[in-house]
Amino acid sequence: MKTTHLNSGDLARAVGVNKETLRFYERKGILRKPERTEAGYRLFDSTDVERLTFIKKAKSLGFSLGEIKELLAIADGNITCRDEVKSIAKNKLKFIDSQIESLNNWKRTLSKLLCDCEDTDDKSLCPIIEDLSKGESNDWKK
Amino acid sequence: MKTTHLNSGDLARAVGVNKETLRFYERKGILRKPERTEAGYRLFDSTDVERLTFIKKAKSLGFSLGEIKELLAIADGNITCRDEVKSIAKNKLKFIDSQIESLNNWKRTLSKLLCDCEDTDDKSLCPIIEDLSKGESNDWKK
DNA sequence: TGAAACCCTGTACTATAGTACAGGCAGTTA
DNA sequence: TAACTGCCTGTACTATAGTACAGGGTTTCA
Repeated sequence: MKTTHLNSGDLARAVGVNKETLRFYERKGILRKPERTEAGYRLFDSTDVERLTFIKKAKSLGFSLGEIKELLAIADGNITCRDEVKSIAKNKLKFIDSQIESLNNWKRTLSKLLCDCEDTDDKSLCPIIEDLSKGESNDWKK
Repeated sequence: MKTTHLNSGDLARAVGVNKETLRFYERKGILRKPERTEAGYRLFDSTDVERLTFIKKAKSLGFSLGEIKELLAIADGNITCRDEVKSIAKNKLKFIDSQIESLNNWKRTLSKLLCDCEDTDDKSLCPIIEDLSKGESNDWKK
């Protein structure tokens, strides 16, 4: 299976991103500067598809473009510094854990509030609003 | 306990936000326009503390300022439309669920990749990078 | 009474992550 | 060969969520 060349439109369509986004990533140094035809058309290949796939996946995992750039730089690098990749991944894992925890808290809270809302007979008060307004920090009081 | 008046600095400190952020929220219509002293100083009170507390909590729950504004508008409204609040909350709950799910997927993936990374002897390849580059969509190929 | 600390305003700037558009070539097809 | 689609460039604009700053008035406290 020989390498098929793709232009911006092809690549964008293949991976499911906007063409402008490709240029944006190129400007940001996240996507390499592709070769060009004589007329100046960008020529991508399968490695770019991989790279964009990587970017999309990493983004959906919650990595920022900055982090993704770091990861890619390491992946591209001559440096065999997998430790850096691992450290980024480990940090992300920690972050993901804390995110999951706080989302679960929110979920519990919201679920409970929704139940309360169903149960309340008081037409004027919404338990959700009531609850969210309750502050823990009252230290502003004299 | 009588209502103590707070100026921007007090409120910002009490709730733990930047003073500029108060002005920003006021401009956005998320925080009401507070009363003023003769000299033009803003005068907040406990309801503003509650409101800001609400905003902070809702933000940490993943609500955008737009959604928060909606929620507050309903809470302020004469309308007893708890159904709207509920619908916003329900949607958010759905969103939170999907977030948790995808974060759990990421967690599994990252954890596994970290393990692979520890196990691999191959010094040149990083399993994390390798894995993220694997694309499902190969339909760009001829 | 005067310096320090605080508040006001408007405007501009930051970061992140793109998106849109005008004006101009290039390639394809009827 | 004209029309149409697609690509190129640079620049500007979008949304979200603030943050910073200049230039000026106000309060407080020693």
